[in-house]
Amino acid sequence: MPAATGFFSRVYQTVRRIPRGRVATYGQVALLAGTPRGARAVGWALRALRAGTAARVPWHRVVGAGGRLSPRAGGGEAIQRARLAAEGVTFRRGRVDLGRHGLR
DNA sequence: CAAGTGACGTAGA
DNA sequence: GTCTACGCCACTT
Repeated sequence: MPAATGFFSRVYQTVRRIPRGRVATYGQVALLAGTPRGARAVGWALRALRAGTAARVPWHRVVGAGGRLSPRAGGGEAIQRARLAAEGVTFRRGRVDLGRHGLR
């Protein structure tokens, strides 16, 4: 099992402080985590969560650029969309309305 | 140490 | 607006 390095922990902490009903993009999380161009690395960290990490992180609040959901395996996209909708996040034609819920 | 992989981002067609 | 190509980072083998 991959040990959560400082980078991963940083990403988790960043995602965890995202308020309910609001979403952040991978690039935004990467920037706050300390890696402006590490959007991909952020996805790696969140992917590790689903693998078995016990850290409860609202990964569903992390979306791609423009509020787009990533087409990851398992069809979790629908789960993420449903969870966000349950928190009051509005969608527009499949994209999260970052203008209303984006971290800005 | 080098190569491969992946829940991304931006730019170009 | 959509798709494709390249670059970015970190982790695994």
